[in-house]
Amino acid sequence: MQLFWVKGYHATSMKDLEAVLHMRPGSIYAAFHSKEALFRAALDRYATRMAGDMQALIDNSPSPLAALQSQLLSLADLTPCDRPSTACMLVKSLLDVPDEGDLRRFITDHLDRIERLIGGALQKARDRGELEADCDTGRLARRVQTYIFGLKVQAQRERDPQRMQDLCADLADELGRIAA
Amino acid sequence: MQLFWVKGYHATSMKDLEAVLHMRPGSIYAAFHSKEALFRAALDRYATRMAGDMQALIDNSPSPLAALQSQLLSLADLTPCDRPSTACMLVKSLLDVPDEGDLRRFITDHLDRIERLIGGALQKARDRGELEADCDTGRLARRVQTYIFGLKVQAQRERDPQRMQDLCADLADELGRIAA
DNA sequence: TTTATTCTTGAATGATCGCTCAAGTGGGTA
DNA sequence: TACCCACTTGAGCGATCATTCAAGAATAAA
Repeated sequence: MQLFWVKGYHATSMKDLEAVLHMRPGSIYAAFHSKEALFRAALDRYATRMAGDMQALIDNSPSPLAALQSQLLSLADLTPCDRPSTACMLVKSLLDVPDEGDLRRFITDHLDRIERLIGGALQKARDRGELEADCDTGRLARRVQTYIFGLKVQAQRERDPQRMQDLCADLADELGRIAA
Repeated sequence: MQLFWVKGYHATSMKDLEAVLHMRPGSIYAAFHSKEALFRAALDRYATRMAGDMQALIDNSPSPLAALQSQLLSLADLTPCDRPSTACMLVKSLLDVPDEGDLRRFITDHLDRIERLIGGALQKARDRGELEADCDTGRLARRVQTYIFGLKVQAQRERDPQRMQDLCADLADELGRIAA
């Protein structure tokens, strides 16, 4: 997963995978059907973990809106040290994969799931009175996800931690301003 | 350029390039030094055009801020018909290229240039009184560029034109709200 | 027309790609 | 010990990768 995450699908060779998996080609093809299927499994693991983490953050926070805000703020310290890549594997793969095909649908399905997850949190926030009653939570969810996409791309190039923190703070504040 | 734009660096083969360029390998390697150099030339053309278009939009608009807003709104109709890809070639390449190396620096330099371009427009807007006098235009520029990044990723997966328009409108409005 | 020069050609290069499969290995059962 | 079965091995498959270069075509100068 980490190898695909860092190098991307096309740039990762079976030889690379053999090295990190400590497996010979035969075993890999016995366990997984093909390189693409292995990639799919890696993507699935990534997306499931990511969605799980986000869900946990929302569930454990007293305020769903504050959870989303801290999610945005957490993108500030995507240092290349603790994570294999600062970029989102789903976004990276979305841009790397042909416009049509199973793999593309697989990726967009996962992104849709995360969008609904954000939307659920926003609904909860609306129910708690943190958002106005007539707020279109689905539409707002797409906006929040757009912020996350943008921030993760920025994280890939921004070298100044302070600037990154400021940027995340700006977007988190922005989300708070919608609530007020 | 269009081929690299659509398929990405790794997924584009010399054979593909030979076909669209109507050139045989020898001629390609005589004109350009290598596949990477050709890719770099394509990226350069893309970035220069993109920056030129944006600059023209800013210069031809009475209000620099309105120009940036219409830039955001224009991302709504990134239909796959008129453009080879809805994604930004620079962002796509940023995620596709290894973390270190000349190519990476080449890409980030272009992104920095566009960031400064946005920053320049915001300064002009501030001078015209469209923004508060104490507004940090550099910081705001990074925010606007983050919006653009996010929107271009969304454009890659969103199939519903209305949703895409709503999303762009939300972010354009948001930029207007900062001005007020 | 002859000569010099530049550009084009495409077969061929070695490397690497994703992938296969016959042979080998090791643990469990009788 | 003898047999079985699940799993692993790695040499090797054809295809394709980026790249090269000697030979030919085209163009310009003499």
